[in-house]
Amino acid sequence: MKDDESKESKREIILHAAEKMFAGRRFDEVKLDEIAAAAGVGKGTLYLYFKNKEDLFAQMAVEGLDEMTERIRAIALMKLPFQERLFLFGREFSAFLARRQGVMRVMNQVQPAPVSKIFRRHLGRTIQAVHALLQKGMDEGALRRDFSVSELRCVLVGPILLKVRRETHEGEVIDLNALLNFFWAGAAEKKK
Amino acid sequence: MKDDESKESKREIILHAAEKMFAGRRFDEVKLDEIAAAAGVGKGTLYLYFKNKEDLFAQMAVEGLDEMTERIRAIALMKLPFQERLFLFGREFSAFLARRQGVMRVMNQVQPAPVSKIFRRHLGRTIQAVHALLQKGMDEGALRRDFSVSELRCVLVGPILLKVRRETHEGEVIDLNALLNFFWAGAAEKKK
Amino acid sequence: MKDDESKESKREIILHAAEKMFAGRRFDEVKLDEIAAAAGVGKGTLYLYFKNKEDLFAQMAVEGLDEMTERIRAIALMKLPFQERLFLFGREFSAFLARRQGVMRVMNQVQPAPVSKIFRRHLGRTIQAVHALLQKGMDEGALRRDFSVSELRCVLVGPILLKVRRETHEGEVIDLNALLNFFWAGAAEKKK
Amino acid sequence: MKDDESKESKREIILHAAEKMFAGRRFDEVKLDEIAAAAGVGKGTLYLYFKNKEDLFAQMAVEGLDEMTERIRAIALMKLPFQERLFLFGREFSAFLARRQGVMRVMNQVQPAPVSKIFRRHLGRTIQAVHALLQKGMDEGALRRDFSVSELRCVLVGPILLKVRRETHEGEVIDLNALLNFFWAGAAEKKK
DNA sequence: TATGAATGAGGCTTCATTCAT
DNA sequence: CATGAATGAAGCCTCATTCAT
Repeated sequence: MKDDESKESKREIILHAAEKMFAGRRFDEVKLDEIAAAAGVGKGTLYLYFKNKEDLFAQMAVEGLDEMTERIRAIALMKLPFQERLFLFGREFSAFLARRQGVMRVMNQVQPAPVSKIFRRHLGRTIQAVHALLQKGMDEGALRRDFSVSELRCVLVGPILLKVRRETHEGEVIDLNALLNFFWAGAAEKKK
Repeated sequence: MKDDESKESKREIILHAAEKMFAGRRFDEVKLDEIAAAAGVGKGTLYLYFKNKEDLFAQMAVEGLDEMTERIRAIALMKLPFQERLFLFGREFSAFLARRQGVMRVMNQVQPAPVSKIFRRHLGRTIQAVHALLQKGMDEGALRRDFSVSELRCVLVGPILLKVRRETHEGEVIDLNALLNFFWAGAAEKKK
Repeated sequence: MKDDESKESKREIILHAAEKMFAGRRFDEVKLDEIAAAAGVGKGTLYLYFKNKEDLFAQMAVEGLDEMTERIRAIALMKLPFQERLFLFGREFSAFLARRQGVMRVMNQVQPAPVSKIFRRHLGRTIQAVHALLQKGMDEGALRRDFSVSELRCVLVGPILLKVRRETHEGEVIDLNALLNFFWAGAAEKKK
Repeated sequence: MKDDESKESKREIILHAAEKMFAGRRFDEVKLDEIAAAAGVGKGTLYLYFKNKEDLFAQMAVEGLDEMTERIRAIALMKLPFQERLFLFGREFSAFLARRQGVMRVMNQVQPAPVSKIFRRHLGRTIQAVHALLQKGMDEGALRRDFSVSELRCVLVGPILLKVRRETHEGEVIDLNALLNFFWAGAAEKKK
């Protein structure tokens, strides 16, 4: 806690500044000058922490994604009824996306080759974690087995992604619980 | 019908070439040289039909969207049981997105200000058409009234978008009918 | 007199249109599109009458210059007192420059190599004609011999050029007769 | 004083390089590449000092003009007989024009709108200074009052401009003193 | 470690010129 | 003769990247 930057490392300061700049704008629209200015550092400093613009973009995108992945895995292992774990996931995932628009951005932008390599691997892990969560629900007898896990994942995550996008871009507010309830009503194994 | 381009206007040839080039790559990764070459025209010719690169991008994005909007409206008015209209919409919408990756691209990429103006208006109309379709289903007593139309739209369209993206980018195949059935099971008004 | 263009050949129509466009603007600021439009002909037509833009520019510049040269020569040979011939020259030269701004333009602009070849030769002839006029005045005993003809030419033509430029660009009006009287007072051989 | 550029700022180095390149050639004939090469800097560096090509052109034109204006004003105030001040002005003005061909260039070329704004204002000041000099001569009783100051200015400056142009473009040498003597003989107030 | 002045590769864009009609 | 759609060479300008300090 040497200066006013509290605990945040310079690397993270830059990433957060970049995330703000990239939100709502294309890769080519954001200049490194802007990012440096927003982060309050010199332009050259960016190159002390990142190989180049693509790398900065990729790391920003990945930033937090791993954290989310861990969180999903933790939720899956919790000692709670499956429905509660599912709703917890829904709330945290939605909040994560809303908070980290930069990640959304990259999820939505097409990945250029080199960025893609890094980002896809990390995103793949996140998807895998969701997959595992749903698989667990199935194994526990909480979810219907006549849908594939991929289908359930699609039906669960798709609406959440769309909701966040609508809220971010258009300001339309959509009730998360309604979406989760809809999913649960259709996906839960009927108790006999 | 001089050559193999049959009836297609030069403008459309360019747009289709552009769509192919923009698929899977960022705006700044695609060079006008490539587009011109792909369309089989000179670089300068692009400027006879489009103001600049942004404009070409925007028009490509809008291209076909209006057509889809009209199609949705037509489907809504068909003399078919609502479920059939719904499934027809699902199939056509999914096919449309898969076919016109360029539009998907722009739906996903963040729109720079000037492009956005144009694109949002057109996209808004498409969304409105889906909205109207669902509203009609509700009015006809085919859809449950305890979800808002916005929520239903989210739950219907979200999974389709995700499915197409997964298939396009990752090659994962997801069964469209499963998604539609899931939606219908949860959204259909229960006959007493 | 076939149509409404009276007698003027298409070539002259183009040259006059070009002169209007080049007045007050740099060579690179004037587009052939504009000239064609102003002349009411197609762009391709320009190339039926001129080799290229430089050539059109050069011919426009020369246009009328030869005519002026002939006029000066004629004035020199007139059976009038020298002073009257001198003042006549002054009035016609001034009027010519004011009327044909395009020529002024090129007189003032730096001549690019190929244009220069043509233009300098013609301008040289005009200057030569003025030179001959003054030489004649000297030979006739009307002009002082203690100034060189080049000096007298400078003192006569310089003020006229400046006058026209000021009037064209700044709207300042300067009395031509004052300039001519000044010259005559200083250059006329004193009668003993 | 690291290298041979002594004290000259990079901005001035560029302006002087530009002046050499623009001398005798049209605006569109000079490429920024050349100017950069001539100045010994990278192409991009030009844009650190000038907004664009037009701006560089304009600043080059104005460069030195202000200095000349100040010099004229200083000459006007000198404690010398008016004739000496006048001849001093003539010599310095002539030398200035010969030295700074770039300025001549722009004085002669027609100014495109944005350049013109800047240049005309500065040129106007120079003209005003000459005007003031002559006005002073009149007030001091050194110059005849039966010519307007504008007329005298025309008769004094016109020949100098033409002389410099002839010398620069055609290599014809004209005696400055002859021109100044001619002016003085015609413009000086006769002592009774 | 931090900077930002300098760079130059490369893209978008313009526009003189051509040529099929 | 006349046209104007098509072209592509070429230039201005941007901006990611470097490096001397």
